[in-house]
Amino acid sequence: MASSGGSLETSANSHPNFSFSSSQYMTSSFTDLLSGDNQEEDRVSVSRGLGDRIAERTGAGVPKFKSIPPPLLPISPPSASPSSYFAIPPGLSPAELLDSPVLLSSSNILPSPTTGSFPTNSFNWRGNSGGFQQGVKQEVRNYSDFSFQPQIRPLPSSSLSNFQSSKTTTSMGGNYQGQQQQQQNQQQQQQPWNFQASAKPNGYSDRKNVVKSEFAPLQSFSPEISTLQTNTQSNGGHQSDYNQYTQPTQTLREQRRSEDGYNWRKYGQKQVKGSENPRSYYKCTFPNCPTKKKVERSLDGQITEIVYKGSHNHPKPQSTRRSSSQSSQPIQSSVAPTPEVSDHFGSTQMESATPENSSLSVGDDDFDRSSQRSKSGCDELEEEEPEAKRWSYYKCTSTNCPVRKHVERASHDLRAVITTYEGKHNHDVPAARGSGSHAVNRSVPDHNNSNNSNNNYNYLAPVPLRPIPTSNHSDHMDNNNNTARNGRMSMTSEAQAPFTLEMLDSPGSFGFSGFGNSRGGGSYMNQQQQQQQQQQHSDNGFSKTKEEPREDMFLESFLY
DNA sequence: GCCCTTTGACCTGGT
DNA sequence: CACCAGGTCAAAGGG
Repeated sequence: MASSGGSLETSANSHPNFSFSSSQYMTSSFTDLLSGDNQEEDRVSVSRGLGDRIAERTGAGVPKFKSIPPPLLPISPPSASPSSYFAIPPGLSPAELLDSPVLLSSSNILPSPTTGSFPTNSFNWRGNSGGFQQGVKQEVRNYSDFSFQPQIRPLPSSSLSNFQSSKTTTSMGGNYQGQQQQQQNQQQQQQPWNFQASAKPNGYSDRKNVVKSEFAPLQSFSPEISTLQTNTQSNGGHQSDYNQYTQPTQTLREQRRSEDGYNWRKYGQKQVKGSENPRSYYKCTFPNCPTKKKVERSLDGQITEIVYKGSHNHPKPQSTRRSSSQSSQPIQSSVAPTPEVSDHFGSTQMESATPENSSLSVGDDDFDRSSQRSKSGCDELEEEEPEAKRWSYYKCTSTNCPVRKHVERASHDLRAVITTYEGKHNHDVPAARGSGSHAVNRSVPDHNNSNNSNNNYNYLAPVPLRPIPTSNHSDHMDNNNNTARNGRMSMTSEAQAPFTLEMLDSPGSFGFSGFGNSRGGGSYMNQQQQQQQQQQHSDNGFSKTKEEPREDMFLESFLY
């Protein structure tokens, strides 16, 4: 039975009795979140609460993860009952959660992958996100001002600057290995397994984890084109495949649509010079809709790049699937269901970048919105999805490990994050970077490690979600106090003591790898805090964390 | 018959 | 103007 769980990043303050020192455990990196961001794909009906979704996921023991972008996250400020979003199943103790892959560890401070929340996982959550972000050209453009960008990618080559440059190709495999190496060096404890990249180094290098920037500098908002770079997954698995996997009865037509909710007709295919991958041209089948997209696929059929041109002038077509019981399930998966997916560094990124109009498919469209945003800018963006949530998906990079996690973040409070795990790790937890010594000593900012996500497992983020615009962060900053209360909603099970996500953080990790060091060369958590947390942790197993200081520091780290 | 993919030919823009 | 490459058209074929 696969275990799944969801964690809601909440304010530790809310439940002093039961809060963990997240920082101690938090290890997810920005990169992870940022890059991870978005893939579209799954959508759950808006009306459904997160709790419902979680229940579904956890229910029956059958993993229902479908890497589709989750529906809007109705995370609301404290007013909303946290329990509705997250509840620990009876009989499941927090301690169990800690051992469970399900545990989420998002740290309070983590920015969501999609929005640029701050992942604190220091471990090896795979940052395909980096690739992903790069992949999402539009995203980048729209959020060029995103202050976290530098950390987005562990790999130097993948930095935004590269992203902006036209046709920048990054060998993620190589970089990744390098990154891993660093991580290993830093890891003081267990480090049993490596990234798949090592397993299939060549494959990666050959693949296009490339960022072909067709656009001008990030600052420019191209109204017409939104590009979504995609990394190829091993599975051959494309969303369609995944859909089939999850929904055998789905018709071909539905599958086609499933990619981004719109209907496309292929009108041409060309072999593009300079690339061995054929490029397919699609038009939106909706009458008079000018939207087109180019899809580049690798030889094995995996999508390597998607470029959208134009915007839909119509709502997303209604999908029968969505209306059905399956509607709550992800339509597309950024991550192939099979373990193989993890083998490829770049995850399959979802294609999607169409305006989101359908009330039914909320989740799917971080990209869609982003494309719209590209036209109108961030301001409209905010208006478009006031309640929007951002998702990013991650997949454990361990070969054959089916575990996936996705992070859902409330738009109103970037720190309010729900991390949901799907499946159970079939391997040991990789050694955490610097584990055992709590990130205290990293004097140099390690962006490369930023990919690591919570709980020490390495995850691949197939779908980069859009990073949070700086403006959001600003707001976030402004509302820092509020977020502490609101954003970090403590998740309370009706029957159980409330606890914060921080509790879920895996022990081996330490906080904020990557950006934590941005200032003063120290880890995000100061030593004192770490010690305190450590102490607390050792005493209780669950420690109460002083979050506010950390948050402040954390935020500051971005400001400077 | 509808809708889609395939695929070679054609068109267009840049050099 | 020729060449090249990307993009598009449209007939043919399949489910």
